Amino acid sequence: MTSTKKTFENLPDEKRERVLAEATQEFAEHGYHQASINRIVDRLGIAKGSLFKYFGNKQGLFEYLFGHAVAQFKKPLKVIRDANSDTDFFERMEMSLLAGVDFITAHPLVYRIYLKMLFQENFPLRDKFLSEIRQASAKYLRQLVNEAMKSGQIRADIDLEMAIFHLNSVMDHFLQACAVPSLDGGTGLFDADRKTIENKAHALTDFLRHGLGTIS
Amino acid sequence: MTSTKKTFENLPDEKRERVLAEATQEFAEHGYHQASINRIVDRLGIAKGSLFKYFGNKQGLFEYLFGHAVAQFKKPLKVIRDANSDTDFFERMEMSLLAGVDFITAHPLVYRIYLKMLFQENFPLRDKFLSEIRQASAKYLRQLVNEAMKSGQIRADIDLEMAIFHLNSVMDHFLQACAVPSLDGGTGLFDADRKTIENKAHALTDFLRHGLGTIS
Amino acid sequence: MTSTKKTFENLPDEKRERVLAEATQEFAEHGYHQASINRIVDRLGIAKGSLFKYFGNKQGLFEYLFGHAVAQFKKPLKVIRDANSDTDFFERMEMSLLAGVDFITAHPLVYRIYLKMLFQENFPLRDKFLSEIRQASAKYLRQLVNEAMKSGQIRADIDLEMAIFHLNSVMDHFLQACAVPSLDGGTGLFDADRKTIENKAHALTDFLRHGLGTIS
Amino acid sequence: MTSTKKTFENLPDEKRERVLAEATQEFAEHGYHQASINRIVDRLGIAKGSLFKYFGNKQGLFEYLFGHAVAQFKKPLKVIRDANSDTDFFERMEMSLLAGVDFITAHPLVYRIYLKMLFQENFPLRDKFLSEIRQASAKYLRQLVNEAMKSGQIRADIDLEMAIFHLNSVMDHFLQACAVPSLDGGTGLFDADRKTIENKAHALTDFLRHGLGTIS
DNA sequence: GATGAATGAGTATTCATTCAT
DNA sequence: TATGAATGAATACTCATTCAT
Repeated sequence: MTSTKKTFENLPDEKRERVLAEATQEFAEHGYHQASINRIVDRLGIAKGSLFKYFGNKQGLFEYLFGHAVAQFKKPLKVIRDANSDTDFFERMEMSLLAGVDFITAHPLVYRIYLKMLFQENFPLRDKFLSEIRQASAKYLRQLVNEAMKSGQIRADIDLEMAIFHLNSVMDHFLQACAVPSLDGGTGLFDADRKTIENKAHALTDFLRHGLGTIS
Repeated sequence: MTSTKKTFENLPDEKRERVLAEATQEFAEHGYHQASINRIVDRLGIAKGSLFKYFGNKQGLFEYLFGHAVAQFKKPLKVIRDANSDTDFFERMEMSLLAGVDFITAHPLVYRIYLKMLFQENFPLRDKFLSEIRQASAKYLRQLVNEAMKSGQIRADIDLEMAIFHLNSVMDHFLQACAVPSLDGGTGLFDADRKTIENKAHALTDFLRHGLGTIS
Repeated sequence: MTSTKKTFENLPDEKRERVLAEATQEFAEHGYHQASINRIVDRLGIAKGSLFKYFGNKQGLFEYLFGHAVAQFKKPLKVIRDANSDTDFFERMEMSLLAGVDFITAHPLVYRIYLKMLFQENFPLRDKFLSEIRQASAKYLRQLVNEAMKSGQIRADIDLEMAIFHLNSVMDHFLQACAVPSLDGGTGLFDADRKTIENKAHALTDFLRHGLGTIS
Repeated sequence: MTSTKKTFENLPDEKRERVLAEATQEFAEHGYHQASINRIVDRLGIAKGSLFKYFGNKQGLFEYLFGHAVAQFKKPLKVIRDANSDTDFFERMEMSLLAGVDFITAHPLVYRIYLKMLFQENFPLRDKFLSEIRQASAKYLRQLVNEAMKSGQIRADIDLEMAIFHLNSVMDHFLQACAVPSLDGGTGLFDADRKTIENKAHALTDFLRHGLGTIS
């Protein structure tokens, strides 16, 4: 009774990583349904049967692969959240933006998969993964905003939920503009170098500070 | 002259609409590539050849269908934009949000297709349609913000591009939250009644007024 | 009881000719089975039903069209054959070659159809048409060779059937080399101007004279 | 590595040959475009997917099949060409004719495919294969004629290119007459037994000897 | 544990032909 | 007489999955 993934995890590191890399590439390019197991094994040069031994089926492969990516995504959030809480809230927002940029720069393919998943309702495990990600993001933002309100860095008359909704919107769009050519809407974020992106992130944070902050 | 769309446009209204409705449904549910011409004609109870007579091919069908929807989407924007320009800017933003809500309420399937198209790079005609939509939106928002700045309704120190980026982000997320269950992130917008949505739109507009407006 | 082609023959000349021209083009380009009635009517801008009214079905159209062409092909043969019989045999061969060249220059599409038909066993009416053509050719050549032998222009020791076979082979190849690029085998006959072709025809005839003739 | 032909070549001999035989039959009967993969797999009793696994696509199947045949065709040419060069030229022509007859007797279906390809311009790989075949033939004939001229077996006043064109014409027609019923034009070569064909080949060679040879 | 041959329902698209208007 | 909408079987090709070796 060899449980599905056991065989895969016993593989030599190098092979294991090649398999995941190739599969991630395929899902990033084609989404779930258009991704082709045939193409994956052809490029890998391994037998089709092997992949099915490792992961049971297409969905098993995707779940393994994307689950790992989500786990990796959550780590940096925690770091910033746990940083000294009297750091300036808007600086932390800026750090968050850049942490997001770092993630999608390091894992552009994973981010592409995530974006496809957003509105592709029949992506398998979509609900599970999306709610996991959103929960992490919301929990993170809520804590930040909370602390900032307590320490008087955000105007008291601001509605908490609205602020979170707002920040979420802005962060999402910022990252999408960095990653998807047709979505940067003239902001010039796509394909920009790190320095340019840092400047934009700073400008955006400043803008938020004016809108939400207590400084006049 | 058996040229593609002519045949379709000669059809009795009722049939023409059934065809479009069924096809829109299919694309909304499955996106472009997973949409199945077979399923469409089966549900319609017409011959496969007929559909190809009407639209030439799958892409022709999609183009016809989505092109019409985009045209319909642009109309209300123009109306609001051309409204008396000394109407309060934030009121107009609120109207815009609600116009958007009206559109996605009237054409939820089209909006689902649009959302899928956003990150599905190989959606055919994606670039054409997206740029058309974005152009219409940006032109619209830019004019509104411009007028609001001139008439002193928006703080003079606000960066124009940032403001547009911002408003765009917020409007998009608001509409998405209205339309996609897993994206409303606790705002309770999905499946809410019109009244609730109006309240939320009002609250959001108020929030924007505090951030961007000149009133203190 | 409107017999098939009656309707067609009542059409105005111009239209009738356009129909035949367009159909000939299609058959020449694609052979019989790959020829598409759809494409023909689309290019003509007439209703599909009309074509079927005129000719009953695809085969009827082809039969009508190619039958006419064959009739036209036979005419010049007769002229040369009936020319004064004491004309030099080899000169008459040369005239025949050039008459053939004239025909395929005037009706290149018909010749292309004929060539396709040669080895496409399931070309409809193939046997009927081919035997008609071959019979005309053979009858023609046999008479020429016969007269030439009687008048002592061809060596007496030549076998009649062999000579006919021979001349047929050579004439066929010559015309094919004029009409089909990849078959001219370096002779440069394809796309050559009339003058060049006349020279080649003359050279070939001379060659035949040496092989078959009585002059030393 | 699931790369196309590998799978096929690993098949048991018997099956491999059945597949090729059935496919060759189909192409011989219907040409390329009218040949049906469906029919082939139905007759073979194998899954459609299998055939595509073996050859990638229809063209791949055809290329494999016809490419092999062309290779086999070239072999006997070489043997005769390399035979002792002071063998009588006209005897070698006779041997060539019979070698050709042997080939089309052994591979009648391949020869039928070849004939169809001749005038079917959109036969895939037509140019590649035809030029390969023509090159082999021309090279072969040129060498033979050359040697025959040097050793004085052919009259010196004969034009080399004309002679080759001539011999090519005659050989082609001879083989066609052996293989295609409607093309034997009363020579009775089609379906004749080997003995009859040998006699005809001998007669034809004799005829050529009279036309081209130096003996009186 | 790995292989890779086999499967067959699935895909979009084309076609000649019919027939009510 | 002309039209052109409807048909449905045909086409080449892809796919995730199974299983004997």
